[in-house]
Amino acid sequence: MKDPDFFDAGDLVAVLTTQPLDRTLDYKAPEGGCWLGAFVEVPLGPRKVLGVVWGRGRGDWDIAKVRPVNRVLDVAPMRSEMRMFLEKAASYTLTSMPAMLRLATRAPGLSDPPSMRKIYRLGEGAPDRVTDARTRVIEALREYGGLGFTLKEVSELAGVTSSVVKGLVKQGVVLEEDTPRDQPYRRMDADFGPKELTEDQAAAAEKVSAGIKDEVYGTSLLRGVTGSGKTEVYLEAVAACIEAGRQALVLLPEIALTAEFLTRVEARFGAKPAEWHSGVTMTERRRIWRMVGQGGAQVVIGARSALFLPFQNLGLIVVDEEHDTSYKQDDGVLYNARDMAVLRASLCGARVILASATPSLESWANADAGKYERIELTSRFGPAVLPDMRAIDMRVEDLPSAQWISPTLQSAVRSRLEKGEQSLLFINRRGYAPVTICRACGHQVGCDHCDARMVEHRFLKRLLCHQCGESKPMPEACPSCGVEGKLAPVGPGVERLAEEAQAHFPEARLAVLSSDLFGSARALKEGINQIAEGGADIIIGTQLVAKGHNFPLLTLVGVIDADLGLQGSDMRAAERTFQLMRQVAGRAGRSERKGTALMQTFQPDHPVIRAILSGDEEGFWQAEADQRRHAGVPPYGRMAGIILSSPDVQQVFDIGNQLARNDGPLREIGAQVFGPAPAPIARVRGRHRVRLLVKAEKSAPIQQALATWVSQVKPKGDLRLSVDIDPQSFY
DNA sequence: TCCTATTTAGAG
DNA sequence: TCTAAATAGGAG
Repeated sequence: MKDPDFFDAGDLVAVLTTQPLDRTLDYKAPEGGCWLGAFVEVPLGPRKVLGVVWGRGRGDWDIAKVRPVNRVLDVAPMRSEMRMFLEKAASYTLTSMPAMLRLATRAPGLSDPPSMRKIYRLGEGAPDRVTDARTRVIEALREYGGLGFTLKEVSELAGVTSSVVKGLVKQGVVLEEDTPRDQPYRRMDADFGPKELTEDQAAAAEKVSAGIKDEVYGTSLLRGVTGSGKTEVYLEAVAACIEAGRQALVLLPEIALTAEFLTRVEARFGAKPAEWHSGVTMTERRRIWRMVGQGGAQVVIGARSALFLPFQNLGLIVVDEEHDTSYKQDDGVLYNARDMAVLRASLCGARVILASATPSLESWANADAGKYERIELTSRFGPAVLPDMRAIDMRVEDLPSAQWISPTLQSAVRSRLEKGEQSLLFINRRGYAPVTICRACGHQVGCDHCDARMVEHRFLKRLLCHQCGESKPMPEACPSCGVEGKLAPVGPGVERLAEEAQAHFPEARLAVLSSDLFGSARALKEGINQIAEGGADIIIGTQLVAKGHNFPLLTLVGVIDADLGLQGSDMRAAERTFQLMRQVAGRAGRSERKGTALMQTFQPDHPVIRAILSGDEEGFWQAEADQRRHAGVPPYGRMAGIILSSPDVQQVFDIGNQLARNDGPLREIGAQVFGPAPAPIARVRGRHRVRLLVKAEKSAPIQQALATWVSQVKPKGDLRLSVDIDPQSFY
């Protein structure tokens, strides 16, 4: 019987290309035929483009005009579950298929044949003349050369020039062989360096590993306070995956942290896993993509885009710090990696572990509803206990203006200094001061391309726009009124806080941890290690410190402004403050010494602050959930944001109003439209942005309605329209 | 009327 | 997305 997945030469096939068309195009299968899912190069107009054989040809095009597929590329075909994943993800996020395909093919050199290189190994026979150099080459190859070396490696090892090796090749003493440049990753051993687990951890590990062998989908929400050993637990699931011969993917929110994590994985499994994020080289990217597709990579550690790698037998996806907002962002496509992980796993019978000390309300609700299995890690690993948490009521503190470290916090820091322990002062604002104001005219210095304020960075002696990255030298005179010497900083940033701390404690060694102060991930890691080993007495840090570093000497955390983010109408503000404060507090006393966390707040009675201090997480989530259920917002209702952007203000508002008026398709499903309103930052990089919000019931078929609604307007000129399903923040 | 800049349609 | 063809605009 004929294989329905194979097309003979000349058969019509539908090809999905990476070009933004809304349909597949018909081509004739090439000489030798092709498979469903095959990666192909097809002619499109005057060009050659990348595509995937998506199915049988549609046959709706003049057969005489159908062109043949140029060639089938030498990479593993796309599996049907991957095609289904792309289709479902596309219809969920309202993204075009070509855009999804581009996400799935983001590796260089896919259309090139696998690149080869020459390797050298020992052959038969003896050289005609035996020289010293020749003997060294033969010895080197005999001793270490089992797998073969490159020319450079052999000659360096033997201490000879490459011509000596070439001479031996000519005589057949050394063999020259072609081998693919992209080599498989070193095998990982599930039993290499097992960790001693507590009873609690072992039980959790067993639960999260269930089903991996049997290819059964399931999602677990793994909750554990800082230091409870979440990582050890999910590495056991990775071990189970390796054992079962399946592939594992671990998603991390912060690229800067992967280096530390990689060493941990290597210690556990005896080999480094593949590493995928925007910082890896092109060569490495190509190797990972190909190896993941051929099963030559067992474990991948990566950023969200690793979800679109061509895994052949994916058994586990771990989403570490699943509440982290960086999982939802645009790679051009707006998707939430946490949700897409669940989708992908459900299609290929894999297990998902969502790990967090402070889960997102969405995940909490899913676990509450029984969709996710809930696993709690309560006991902390080792002798450390949760820090003692207290609020500092800023209404009664005596603090001069332009200072932010209260007397109470100062004396707490002083007592750590005396005992030789570390303190951390946390403030979630980069730079010196968030606002620069002119004392003569009141002008606030803003970015020329965005409606955001420029932030002074004193280390750099520049003003930076945190929105678009634009920077300019710190001006002498006010850009508005021209008066000199009247520009003044307003409000605190890490740099300014460091200045204040240094004034209070001139003898203390200070370290500032902010993402913009380290040139590279490596420099950052080095800096962190130094601090952890006692290289500083006081650490001043931004959000960066909340993410998983371990400072054994740290016993005091002072949160400068616990109110940041509590006010404002962003529905997730409370949730985010709660998560951030819990995580920062978790830094204190991770080893034997008991830690203290002090939070400066003007609202010590605010429910969120009280929930943090009392440690009543369950109570906090319940209250948050009730509030959102009542308001009909996610996760108990559905929302979508539409962002229109264009250099022309008038145009964005016109189209926005036009959409708001013609809301028929939305009303049909009982959805409401709000807006248009200027987006949170109304101008970015010279483009004006307006936003519409759509709110619907949980069960409403929102994607379909949105698609018909949005298709009523045709974006002309430079106007761009993007639909954001489940937006993270809205006003 | 011709040349160039800008918009728009089409790709198999 | 990229290209080529269509069209609008501007100068001579």
